[in-house]
Amino acid sequence: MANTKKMDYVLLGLLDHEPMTGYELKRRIDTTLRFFWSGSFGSIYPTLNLLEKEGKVQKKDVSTNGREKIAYSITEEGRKALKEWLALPAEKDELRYETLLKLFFGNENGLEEALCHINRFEEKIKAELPILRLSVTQLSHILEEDTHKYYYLTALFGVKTFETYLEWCEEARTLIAGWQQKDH
Amino acid sequence: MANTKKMDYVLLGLLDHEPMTGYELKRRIDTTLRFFWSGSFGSIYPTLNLLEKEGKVQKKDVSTNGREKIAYSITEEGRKALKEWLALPAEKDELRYETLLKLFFGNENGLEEALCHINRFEEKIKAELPILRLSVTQLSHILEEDTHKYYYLTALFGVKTFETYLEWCEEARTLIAGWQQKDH
DNA sequence: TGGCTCATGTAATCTGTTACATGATTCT
DNA sequence: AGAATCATGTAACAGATTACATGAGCCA
Repeated sequence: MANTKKMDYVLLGLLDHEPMTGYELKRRIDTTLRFFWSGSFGSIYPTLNLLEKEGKVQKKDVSTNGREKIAYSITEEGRKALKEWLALPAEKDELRYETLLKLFFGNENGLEEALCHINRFEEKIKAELPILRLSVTQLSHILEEDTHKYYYLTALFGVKTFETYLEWCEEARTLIAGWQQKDH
Repeated sequence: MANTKKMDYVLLGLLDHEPMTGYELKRRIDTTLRFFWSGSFGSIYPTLNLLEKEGKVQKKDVSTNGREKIAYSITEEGRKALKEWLALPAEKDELRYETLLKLFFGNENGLEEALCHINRFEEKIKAELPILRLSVTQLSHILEEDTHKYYYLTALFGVKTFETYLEWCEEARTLIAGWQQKDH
């Protein structure tokens, strides 16, 4: 994608909270940002090295025994860059739902198959929702801490949209059942 | 993105409904699939030529006067490929919301700015919702036509999630207002 | 001892966007 | 006459994933 790169800011944003290794950053992305962002090692590590060259993060070797480990922390310059980007309006919010694509063209294979796609989608959402709900609950108790307010708002977004997805699954199933009955 | 290419199937799916030119396909993507998919000319035209080489679509020159115009129609082979792909489970449903990213890291710049991001997001959604609502209403009257059932299900998804986005905007604003008062 | 997790990184490859190039028609 | 839209396409480039390469520590 020849789109403006956002990995820089994802990493700076996470490091703004606390210093971390690339491996920990990856895990953070896969857990906390999971429902609205993603990223692979193949883009995390090179970006970290780039940010270091630009003076936006600082490396620190924290290897334990023989195990290589590099902790990164944000610099003043990095914080400045992050602040500037945050102040800019979001360029693009993007949904790329393959499930919807398959459903949209579903006529080719019929209602039964559409139902399968909906059920699979529902299962995925149902698997993720408890984790999201838990973080909303946990965060709601510690909102005095300023950063938690922002985490809470995003987690709330996740819970609400995921709950709507499930409602839609129900509704879609009911509609399909009705249509199937009519076809005798 | 080194992700499995889906443009092939997007085009095949659209052409399965009726023959179209590349230009019309682009417009169709930008209107009907708008809220869950996107694509540029730079990927549409090359993909069409590739699909033709693979025998999945057929070209037909339908130039009017001096204006070049190439209509594409799906072939049996193309339909077969589409069917097969449709039967496969969706690999990846992806949300990439820059707004949420900026909100998540929002502590760096404060509540006032978070509010701006939420308001801008709300405006975008409010601008799109009427079109989505209209297509749900229109489709609901012509559900006898089989293809419309599938369009209806996806449009319904769009309306429901977009409405939830707006609810979240309201809620987020209320929460922020409360927090701002406390900070007096 | 074998497998999983921790840990860092590179290279090949893919997909997609942006910007450019070109030209006709239609609307005002 | 000029602007917007219709219409097709290419080339440069960007951003990301996947698979590979390497190796240590920990647990059963």
